[in-house]
Amino acid sequence: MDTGDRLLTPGEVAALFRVDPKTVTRWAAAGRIGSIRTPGGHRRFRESEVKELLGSEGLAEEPAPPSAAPPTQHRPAHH
Amino acid sequence: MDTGDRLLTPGEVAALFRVDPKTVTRWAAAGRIGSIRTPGGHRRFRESEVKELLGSEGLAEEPAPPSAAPPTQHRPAHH
DNA sequence: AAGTATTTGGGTAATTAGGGCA
DNA sequence: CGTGTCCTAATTACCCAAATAC
Repeated sequence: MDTGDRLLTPGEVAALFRVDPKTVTRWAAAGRIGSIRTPGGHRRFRESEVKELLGSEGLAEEPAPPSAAPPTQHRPAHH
Repeated sequence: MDTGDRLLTPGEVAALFRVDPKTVTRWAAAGRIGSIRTPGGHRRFRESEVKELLGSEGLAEEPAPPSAAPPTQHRPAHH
């Protein structure tokens, strides 16, 4: 599998999280996300790590109680 | 395909539903709506999912529900 | 070498999270 | 039971100028 070892710029990561690039920089400064510095001082982030953090999509904070109506149930699709 | 993976902030979702951001947060906490958290702890919501909920997902809220099948399926009365 | 776009740094307002109460 | 409002603390967004990346 392609874990995605590409390096992403702060702008790329910011767009993925819907936050400001400055916020991504703060995450790196706070150690919440690994960062690589270019010789010039700019930060680069590993796509694999970013995807790990974003990997919380298919989840809900709490298991949504189906309330007796599971998703894969016969829907009242009356054509 | 682009399902619209844009992320919305709690305030955006709240404005769409005409509720307080706090209420949106509770929906996420209750698992009634999917949410992803930023490393900082803030929540982001998928625009596609929000639109699904807003667009009624192709279903219409029963305007005149027969008394035989109440649409408002509340939690299983575990009273 | 020159150009544009992005990132960096600091500082201040706005938003959000969490708990409790009405 | 769900929603709105109160509070404090934390996180995030936007302002600037200079430096870096391509």
